[in-house]
Amino acid sequence: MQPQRVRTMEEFAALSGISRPTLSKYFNDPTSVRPSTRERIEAALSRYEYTPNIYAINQNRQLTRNIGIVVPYLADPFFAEVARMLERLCAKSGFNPILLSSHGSADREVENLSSLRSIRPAGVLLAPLGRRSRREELDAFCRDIPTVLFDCDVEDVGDAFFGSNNTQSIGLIVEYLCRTGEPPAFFEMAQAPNPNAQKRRVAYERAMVSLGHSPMLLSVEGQGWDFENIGLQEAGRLIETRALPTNTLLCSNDRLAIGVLSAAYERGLRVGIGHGHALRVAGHDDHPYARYTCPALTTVAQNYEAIAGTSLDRLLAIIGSGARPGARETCLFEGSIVLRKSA
Amino acid sequence: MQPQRVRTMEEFAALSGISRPTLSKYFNDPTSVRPSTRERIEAALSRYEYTPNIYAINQNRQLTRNIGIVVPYLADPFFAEVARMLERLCAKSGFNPILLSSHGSADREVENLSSLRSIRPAGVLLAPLGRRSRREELDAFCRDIPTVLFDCDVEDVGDAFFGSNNTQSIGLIVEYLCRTGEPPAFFEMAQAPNPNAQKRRVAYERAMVSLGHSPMLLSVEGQGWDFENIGLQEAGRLIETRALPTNTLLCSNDRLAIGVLSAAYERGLRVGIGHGHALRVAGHDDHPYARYTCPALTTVAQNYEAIAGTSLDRLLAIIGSGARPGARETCLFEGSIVLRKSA
DNA sequence: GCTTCTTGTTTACGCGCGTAAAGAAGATTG
DNA sequence: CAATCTTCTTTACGCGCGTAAACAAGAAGC
Repeated sequence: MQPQRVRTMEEFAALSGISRPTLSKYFNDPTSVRPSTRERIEAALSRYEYTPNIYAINQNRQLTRNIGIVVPYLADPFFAEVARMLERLCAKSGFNPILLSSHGSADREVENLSSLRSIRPAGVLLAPLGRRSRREELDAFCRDIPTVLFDCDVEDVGDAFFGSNNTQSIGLIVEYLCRTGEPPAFFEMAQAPNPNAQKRRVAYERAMVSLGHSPMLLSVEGQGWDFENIGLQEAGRLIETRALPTNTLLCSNDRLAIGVLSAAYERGLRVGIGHGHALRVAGHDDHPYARYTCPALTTVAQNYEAIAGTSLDRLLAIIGSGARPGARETCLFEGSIVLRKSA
Repeated sequence: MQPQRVRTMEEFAALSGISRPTLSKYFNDPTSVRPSTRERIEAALSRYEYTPNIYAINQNRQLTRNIGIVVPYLADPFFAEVARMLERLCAKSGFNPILLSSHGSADREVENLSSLRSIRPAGVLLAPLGRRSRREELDAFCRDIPTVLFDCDVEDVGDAFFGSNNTQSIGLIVEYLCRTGEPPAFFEMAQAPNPNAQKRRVAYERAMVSLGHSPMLLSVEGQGWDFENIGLQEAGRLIETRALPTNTLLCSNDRLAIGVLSAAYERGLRVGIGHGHALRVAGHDDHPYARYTCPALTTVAQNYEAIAGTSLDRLLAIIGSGARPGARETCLFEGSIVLRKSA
């Protein structure tokens, strides 16, 4: 037997014998009423099925409990995982997460923010596209609505930024690769659409120089977010033209590495460490599939639990304080190396 | 210079010299006003920045323009792609897509529907978990709100269902495998959480029998959606104990196949066709990464453009008609074989 | 028992917009 | 040009809830 559905708070007040303003208080914050009345309300809620009309609530409330989550590319399993984590954390804090993907497009990113604006979110967690983002428009949005950036920074935009320390993480893997074999060449897209690509190149160059090697950049052509395919095509080309300057490749991210591994496999190049192996390949991000590549991919894991958790905590603090922070907070978390078979 | 922001329609009416009811008509449907007034409104819109308050709109409108999209697992690139396609199509039709993932949990699926209910969507596109779904609760939801199921059917739930013809698609690949080598064993999870697993097993058995072979089921243990890992562990076990009844494996889906390929690689088993290959592996779904496995995965592509497109079309038709259809429509689209290197 | 403080009730208004009805103004037809 | 139809304006009400103010009723302290 289903409980009877009640449509309005007025009606529920009559049925439960509690005044509507008290009910309103309860639904805003159950602890704001005396425990005895809270029990009465919850007893009534178990007899009748009632949920406040969300549109009426949000129309009148100065602040909604919506939190926007914008990621650059949801079809990328990395961002899918981060988004999932953020959704869960939001819900646990009593907020309503709204997940949007920019699908790699700056236009779409701006549209996402604009559609978020129309639902008046309490705050937004934004992983921007990066260099391709329309800085002006992001900034205009962040001035109006509390926004914490994560994964990729856009200078001076938003109230805070949390991401990975690419200098440290790339340094880590470069150091490992140099210590265990030939210094790595850096495989990347010349015009990468994804965040952090630039930073990783710089980090690579710096790490190589500091270890006394000269950087070897393999900046390949290719547009869009189809990284695996670009890795496959371009690495294939490099292998066939014998243009690889070394037997070790560090890829700007794991998705490129997946393509590179595929190209090597197709051409009979054994990837791995030690005897009988022609190539070492490493990546960055610890992509969910990195464990399943052939061979399993050596990479650097971002601490995205910390990034996601800290970003949300900071945003909730800003929302809770009711005021925008004076100073912009920035924190970079360290990556940790994940040694597998490919390098 | 940014256009001046206007908060209410009243205010915008005063500024633009158009009455509020006319503006209301315009925002509901720009073609419902005379072209000359439409021009005047749009001219004003370019001078002032105004978007109607979405909460006030939806509170009063009997029907919102929200369309819920619920997928079983968004971190699965297959569903991520389908969801992305649906989002785009929705937006193009002037609806507002709201994407939710059940994260593989039946509880979460019900929660998703419940939270959709609170935003009173015009309709919902639901890819259910399948056998694990709570049929009663899905049904109760579908009785209240126009809902089209896709990808996976739940008997008699919803107004329509569009999916793949597993019998046909599995038949296709079984026939191919039998024609070009040893008949395949079927690699699957004994307790698969994902949709269609059961149907594919039945389809496999039927196809094998009709070709005069006896089915060989490899139903492995494992819980949850971590398919690649289950494929990796269990296929590894089967290889090491020499328990494979044939040199050809058909996996229930590509994600399992990715794990199987990884297991084979780690044990030095050459996967592919022809001379010097010890194992053939095929999958199902044409997962976005199937192209990049080592070797590239032979699989069956679902026609999910058709599935997504038709599902939305049907839903919009139901919404447009204002009435629920008498009969439940069902259509299965055929898959097409994708020949690569693994089988 | 009283006073004081907390919590609940009653009453009332407003949020921004949908929408209905009646009449005025424009467009269209012959 | 008048007659008719279409579109717009004016006026008014309601949606379901947040919230404020004044007051009543419980709880707590002495």
